[in-house]
Amino acid sequence: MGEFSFPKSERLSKRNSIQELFNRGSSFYLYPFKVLILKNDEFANCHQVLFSVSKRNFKKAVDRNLIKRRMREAYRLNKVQLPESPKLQMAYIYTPKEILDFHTIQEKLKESIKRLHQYAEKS
RNA sequence: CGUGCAGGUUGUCUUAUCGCCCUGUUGGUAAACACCAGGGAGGAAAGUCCGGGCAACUUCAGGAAUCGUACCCCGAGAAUACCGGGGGGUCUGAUCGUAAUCAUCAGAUACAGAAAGUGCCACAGAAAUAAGUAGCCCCAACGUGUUGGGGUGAUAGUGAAAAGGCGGGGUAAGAGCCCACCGUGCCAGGGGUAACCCUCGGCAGCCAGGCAAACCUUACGAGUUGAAAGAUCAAAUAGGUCUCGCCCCUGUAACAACGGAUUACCCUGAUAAUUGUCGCAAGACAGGCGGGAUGGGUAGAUCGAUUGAUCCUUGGCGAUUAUGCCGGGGCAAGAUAAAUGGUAAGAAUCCUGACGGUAACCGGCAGGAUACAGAACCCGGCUUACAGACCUGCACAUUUU
Repeated sequence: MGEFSFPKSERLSKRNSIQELFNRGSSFYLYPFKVLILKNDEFANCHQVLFSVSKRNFKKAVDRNLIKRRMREAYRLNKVQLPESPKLQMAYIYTPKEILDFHTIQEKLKESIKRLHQYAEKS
């Protein structure tokens, strides 16, 4: 498996784990994202992530899809820099009301990964 | 040739690189995974405004209420929806021409009933669903131009609308009061599949505007919900239910009756004892132990779910047209916290700018733009959004003939 791949197992899709992440996860805000984090359970062998764009800010499905695709692509290309352990569950929530281009999204996501390192060291 | 409006068709392409979803082959016990091959958004996928399929619930039939639909024929269709073709009525405009219709062409049409009933209709006007304001005419009285009574819808005035129009007869003046013509309604005859149309046919003296997208009447139709529908899924544990066996070590419940105690009495409750429900026992009920069967919900997964109410493509034959019939080939997204993409470079088309040559125009350069919009069970229709290109029609302007 290539290091840039992004199979379904690395995505957060279980209803219960999403609920748990939103209820118990710690969070920080780094423009343009709000990030929720929670340690994955011990048996997990990879990080899991989900991306969210509010329907309130973007009424058209085309725009929401575009932003989610750019975020997913930026995560896919930079997830190598994530800490090895512990495995995390993350939610990236896109907050601004305008559509940002891919390169700014990528730079900001790299910054957020540094914050994730701090979180991993503390715990 | 330019600009604008309306309708229709179309809905940019290539390469590199890193990825995603589905299907298939191979490897792998199998899963995970790996390699290879193939496929992967729209004309509106949108709005969810109609109509279905499908599913669950309900379900004997009828009525009422509520909601919806409303000229005719044909085609298509599952359909009384919707769409298309043709036709009829009504209205509007243009053309020829006229006293005026008619005729031809174009456009619009939510086009059942206003003669079943109720209601509403500004302003003006005496009066608006019903009439005497002015005027005209007749009679009576006297003060001889006034008053009173009566007739009159022909004249004037008002209005969108004032008792069908016009001419003649008639009359005190008038009036379909009578007559001819025209109009209207009904009947008859004829034409047309029908809506409807025609008649130098008969009858009626005319029943009095508009609004039904006001109530209403007539005819026809409609159960409710919505794929978050709905169906299925192994093993184990606890508990429940059913059933079989054992234990009698434990208790006699429940119901009814009677007696006693307490209390002034009743109701109610408590305690103790006795008898009965079959009676000799067993059985019955409760409890305990063991075996068997059944087994709800949540989460998750699978199906529903992608081959259709002939969908796509292609050939032939038919119909004035809408479109039909026969044959060949094909299967072409199937996600589910939701794939179908991100990035970079280039091409194409269009716009803007200055520059070079120039009769129109051409050439390279720089910058910008490439819309609306993302399947969510499926299908038919409607509505709305839309850069640029192409086609058709209309309007305006310029040039040439």
